[in-house]
Amino acid sequence: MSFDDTNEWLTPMEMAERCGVSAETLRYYEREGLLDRVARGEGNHRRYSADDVAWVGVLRCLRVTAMPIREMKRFAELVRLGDAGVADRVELLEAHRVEVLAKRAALDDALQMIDHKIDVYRRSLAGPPTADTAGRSTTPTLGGRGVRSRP
Amino acid sequence: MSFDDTNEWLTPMEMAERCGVSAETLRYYEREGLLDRVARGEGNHRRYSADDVAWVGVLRCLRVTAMPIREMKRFAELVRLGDAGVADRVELLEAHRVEVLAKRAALDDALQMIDHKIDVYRRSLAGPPTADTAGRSTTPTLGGRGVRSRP
DNA sequence: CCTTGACTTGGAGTGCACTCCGGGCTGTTG
DNA sequence: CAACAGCCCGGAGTGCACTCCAAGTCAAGG
Repeated sequence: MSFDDTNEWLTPMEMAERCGVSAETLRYYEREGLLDRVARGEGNHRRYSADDVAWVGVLRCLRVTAMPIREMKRFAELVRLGDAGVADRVELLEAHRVEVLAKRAALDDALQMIDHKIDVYRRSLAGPPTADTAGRSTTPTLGGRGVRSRP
Repeated sequence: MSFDDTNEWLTPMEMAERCGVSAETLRYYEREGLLDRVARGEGNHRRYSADDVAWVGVLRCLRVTAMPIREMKRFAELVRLGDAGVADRVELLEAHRVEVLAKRAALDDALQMIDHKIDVYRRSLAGPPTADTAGRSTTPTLGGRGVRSRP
């Protein structure tokens, strides 16, 4: 290890590892204008800066919260505008925030149902082959119709 | 309203509305084997039962938590097996649960960063054109390289 | 009887976010 | 010098989850 292990510049592979995305994806982001043209070193090879790492970190936050690339592109454009774009950035992020909160709420609801199902299944495993439970399904079945009038 | 507003059977459109998915998607799920063949009424038209509604509710819980269709198919098969499939269902759901929890954690992390960014932007809007902040960018820029050695 | 509208079918098409490909270049190693 | 690793590029391909389409069927209404 060198005396300074925070290398000044990262190769595509290093960058990919550091950011948790493939080098291909980094190129794709650059093509799409999510990153400005990345600096180049010997033989026209990309060299990523610490700022690039930080910015890709932001991009990943937006992606992981399911922001579409199209909207990330718009965000990147607003960042390029500098201070002039701040108001719109707030607007964009707050709109996104609302969606993320909704998504999380839906996720939590679903998770609760899943937990409930696990619990029910567990119980049915704990004591199933007794006289009064044997042969009964423990799920709503996938479309089984109860006793009801003909369609 | 009739004395019993829980209609016995639902048409595709009613079912779609009730479940929050398109009728096309319901057909797609049926094709994929996520639903058993749905009952038919006059003119071979589908008639969905209350059990179908419940089961599609389960499917939506799995989808909303990003379970791939392939795995939902497997879950449906395990449900078809009846009690014989319960142990595997528990296993499948618990594995999925772990992933959902991880996803939620990642989501919360990202959300925190987004909240932070909103906050920073807000501050820069509150008092920007003062002598000591004017002209400065409030973001890491999208790839701006600081003062550092050449690549 | 004719139209309307909700449905049926298999198959094709869409949009998204990557992901891979083939051909070429360059700097390093044996 | 030859082989190799790592990267360059534009463009094509992939997988997923729907979504749409054209042609046909059926029951009710005017």
